[in-house]
Amino acid sequence: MSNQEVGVTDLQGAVTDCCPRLLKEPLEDGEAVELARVFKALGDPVRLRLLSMIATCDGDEVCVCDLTPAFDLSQPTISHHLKLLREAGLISSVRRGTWVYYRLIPETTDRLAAILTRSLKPEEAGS
Amino acid sequence: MSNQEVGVTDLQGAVTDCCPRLLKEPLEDGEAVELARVFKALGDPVRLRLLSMIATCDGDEVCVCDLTPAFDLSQPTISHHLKLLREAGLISSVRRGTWVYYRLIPETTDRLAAILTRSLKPEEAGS
DNA sequence: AAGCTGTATCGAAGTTCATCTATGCAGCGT
DNA sequence: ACGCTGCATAGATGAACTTCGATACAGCTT
Repeated sequence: MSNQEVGVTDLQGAVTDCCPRLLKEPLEDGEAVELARVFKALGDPVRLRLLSMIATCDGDEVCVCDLTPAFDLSQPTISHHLKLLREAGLISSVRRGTWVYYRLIPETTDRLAAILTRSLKPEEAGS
Repeated sequence: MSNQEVGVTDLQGAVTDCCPRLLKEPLEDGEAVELARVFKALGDPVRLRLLSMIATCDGDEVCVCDLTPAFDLSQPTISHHLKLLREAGLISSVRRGTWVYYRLIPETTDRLAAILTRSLKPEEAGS
């Protein structure tokens, strides 16, 4: 439960650290900056739909050429959003011949889910 | 510029809907817009730290007067960030006398966690 | 080699955002 | 009633973001 492709960024630090915080102990400044970058990547409707399409496609790869026509946006714009998702560590890309395929990095969404999950901590029940 | 008064917000629609999507089926446009607003609220280091402080305090309420001094920002700026978190449905506020207290709305973070959780789909066993 | 197609990068334009100071409002104490 | 303190709102400013068209790059195909 430790190693994974870190790909383009380092910001998975805050996400992959031993234990999720946020709802358990006060986030430190550095952690907050890293985490915010991931959430910011999710903070756009286009990117959310892209991520959703990538996560839910048949097989676990999608060709950019299948993503782009689903939006009313230019190809460079889609490319830009994919780049942000990639830099956030949410997806990875592979070029195969002419086409580029994107796939979800489930470890990252798993970490986010964990961070947002409040484990009913005993201390809380106490006092 | 004019529709700021959403009350505490309606965007829980996408979050509270019957079943989380995102990683399970392609997000529709409207859902993506609502969800993005919540993630966007989390996409700032100051707001993440605020949320974390609110979520992890003793008791489950924090006075604004305890939050503000923790940052190197003006009081109006903190107030603004708290407002965004509130409009995203992540926290709620109560005025008691002179002071205003904020508390986490755990249902919202729960929904986000669920949305980011992939139910191990059968196809996955194969790969 | 030359041309074609798919994708990424560049630079510009308009919009949104984070932050500040100044100000308003609410409740408390004298 | 008056002033003080805590918090919110208003307006301004500079930075960041989204989007575009133009262009560069990569890999086929002929």
